[in-house]
Amino acid sequence: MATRRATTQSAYQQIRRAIVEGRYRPGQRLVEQRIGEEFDLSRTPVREALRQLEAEGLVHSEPNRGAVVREVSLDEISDLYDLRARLEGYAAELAAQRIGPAELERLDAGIAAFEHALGADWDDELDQVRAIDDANREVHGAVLAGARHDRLGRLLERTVDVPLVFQAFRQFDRAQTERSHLFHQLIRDAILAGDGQRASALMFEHVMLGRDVLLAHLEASEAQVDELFST
Amino acid sequence: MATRRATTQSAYQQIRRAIVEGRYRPGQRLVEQRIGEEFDLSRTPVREALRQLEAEGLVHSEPNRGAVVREVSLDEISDLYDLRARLEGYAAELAAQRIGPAELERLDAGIAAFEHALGADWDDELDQVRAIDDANREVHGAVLAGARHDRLGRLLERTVDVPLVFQAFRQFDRAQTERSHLFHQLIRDAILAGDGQRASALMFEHVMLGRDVLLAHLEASEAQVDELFST
DNA sequence: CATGCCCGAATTGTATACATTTTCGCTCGA
DNA sequence: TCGAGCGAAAATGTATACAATTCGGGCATG
Repeated sequence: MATRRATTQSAYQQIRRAIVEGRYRPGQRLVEQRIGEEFDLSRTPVREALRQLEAEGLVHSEPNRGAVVREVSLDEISDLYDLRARLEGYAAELAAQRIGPAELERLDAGIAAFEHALGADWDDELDQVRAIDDANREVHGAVLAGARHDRLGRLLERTVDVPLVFQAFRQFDRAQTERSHLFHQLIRDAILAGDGQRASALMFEHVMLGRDVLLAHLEASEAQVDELFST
Repeated sequence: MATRRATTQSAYQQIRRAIVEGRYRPGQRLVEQRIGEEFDLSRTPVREALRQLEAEGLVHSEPNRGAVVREVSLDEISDLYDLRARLEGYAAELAAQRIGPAELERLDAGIAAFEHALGADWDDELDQVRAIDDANREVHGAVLAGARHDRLGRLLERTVDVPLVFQAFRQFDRAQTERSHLFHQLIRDAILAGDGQRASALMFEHVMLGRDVLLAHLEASEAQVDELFST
């Protein structure tokens, strides 16, 4: 990732994390000046970071009225996961044909990290969720890299990758997380075997299972979306 | 589309058009100051426009080294069309289930405009290409709107929609353009009939046919990509 | 003559000042 | 009491000034 000069990049990462982890809630206004003071920056880099986040769809902004954290409805979540399932399925299919040793190694490392995060004894549960989320990102990132399709990779990393994944892991119980781990391994094996069909189908299913869990939680609690963030 | 205040938006549109139509060639540096003078703006809106274009993938930029028009290899073009075919196929599938009367009307209007652009007698061939490109955009945009999937729409409109489509129409002969027109109508009928399967397959094929024509031209002339732009 | 270093011009990154627009409370009048 | 209109405060949009970085050319040196 093109690390711009430190300030813009730091603004970007901090704002992003705050949104993804739910500290900035959906609908909340993001005032440039205020955020700048919070991170001790001028408005310029904050502004640029907000524009980046807008391009990624995490933030919505209107002409002279500034940026707000984007709100997502249940239907949109459902649609979004459908889309992710297709795109990542396609990525897995390509990876089965194109992956190289470096990306395979990264994939295995991600899987190992996931297992480690799952097993270790954590003081702070939020830290565990972060570790699992990071490892998960690494696994999916490795598949994307293996697909060797620049544009697809950027779409998935920077546009479809919403806060939802992180929030989803909060909702996952242990069994569900272990099931994710299993799917990661199956996907790895299919890719290693060069079987694009199976890799694609497994990835599709893997994402859709995540969708089901998340939606079930949301519907069961009759929650508005931002209910998710109130934990 | 969120029209920001005039200057940024105008910088964005002018730079974009210059890239899409090939006046700014792949690999060319885009110096903020110079462009600002060209359009009589300060660097600020130019800078913002460039960042937007970077997010869309039309421009590539590195940390302290500025922006250049992105270069695209033959393989990437092929991959890109594959991706577009899948995404637009999916959009057509959704549209068959979700489209409403307003979008259908827009679709028909786009098809009519395409036919008109194809038939009229043009002084300037470039104007005809522009008219055809606009009508084509309208048709595909209507399908996207009918899919009622915000994120998908934005991906296709703002991220995968590269200069290639415009360049492709330059390469099309009359028969190929008429074939596109035919497919537009078939897709419309399938959507109207609510047949997602067929709509999806037709759209997939439609995009892939465009890919084939473009790639055939490129390979036949043993061209580098920017050969396209030298006309 | 080749090579490496240093300096300066060009360009990007960041901060700040100014202009324009929006927001929101308040007064005034029906 | 309620609503329209006004105006000040706040926030965004744009311009400009300043800092840091990159890149290339010239000069010294081996």
